[in-house]
Amino acid sequence: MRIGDLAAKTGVSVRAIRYYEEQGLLTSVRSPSGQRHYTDDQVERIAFIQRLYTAGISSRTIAELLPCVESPSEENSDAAMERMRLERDRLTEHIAELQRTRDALDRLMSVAADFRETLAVH
Amino acid sequence: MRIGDLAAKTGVSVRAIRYYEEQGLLTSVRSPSGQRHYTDDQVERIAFIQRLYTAGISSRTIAELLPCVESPSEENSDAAMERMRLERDRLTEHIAELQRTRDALDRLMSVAADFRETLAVH
DNA sequence: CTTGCCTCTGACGTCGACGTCAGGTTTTAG
DNA sequence: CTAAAACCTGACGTCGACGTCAGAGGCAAG
Repeated sequence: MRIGDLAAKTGVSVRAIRYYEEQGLLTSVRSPSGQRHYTDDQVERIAFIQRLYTAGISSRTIAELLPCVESPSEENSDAAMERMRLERDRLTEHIAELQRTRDALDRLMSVAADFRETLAVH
Repeated sequence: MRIGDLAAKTGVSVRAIRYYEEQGLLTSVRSPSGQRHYTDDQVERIAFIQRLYTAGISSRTIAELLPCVESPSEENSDAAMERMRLERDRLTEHIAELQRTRDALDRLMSVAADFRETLAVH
């Protein structure tokens, strides 16, 4: 599969895929002419990368987590496990914060709705 | 209260407060010499602004929501209510996505932990 | 064999939420 | 009264995840 096909299957841009490789998040096999070729599992990998991005995790941090996905060896597991616990906890805290914000928005909407009702009475 | 005091009470920088005013998220009363002065409720307002920022909402969108906080009138409520519903739904979807990412991380950690146990056996 | 699409490598542009610096005024503490 | 600290208005710098453009080469179809 060439880069355009991978882009189509994942929904991310060609530029983004090259950027991921540049950041060490993705590897590719090059044809003699230098064109990138990918296997089907790269599709899932990009989906996972996107998940982590939308979770607010930076390229650098993702690069520290992903080796643990591919080859869970002794070297990477010590530091990476800690890293994952950290990011997991950060995510948990962030989710809680978002829920509080959502609740605040809900209360705000409720107040506004009440106000409109009192207007409708008149 | 002057801008430095407000910054201290909210934990955001003086620069950020000026930026919020520039974006129309915050107003201030000016002293004859031009210095900004604030009331105590501005502290809560900044806290709310921060909540919305960390929820991934942009200045422009926040500016469209905040009038609804201050003065729920007829003019702003029609468009702003829709805007709030939209952002609330976006938030709900985002929270769900983050929870899926968190679950994925948990599974990953579980796999890695299992792997380390099989290592420990040998 | 050529035409048109895909791909390559730089390299500069963008956008949002500020940080930071310059150069000047104002307020406060001693 | 003076010096330090806080404040003011521009205006340029930053950082991350790409978008976009230039210029050149690669590949399948007619």
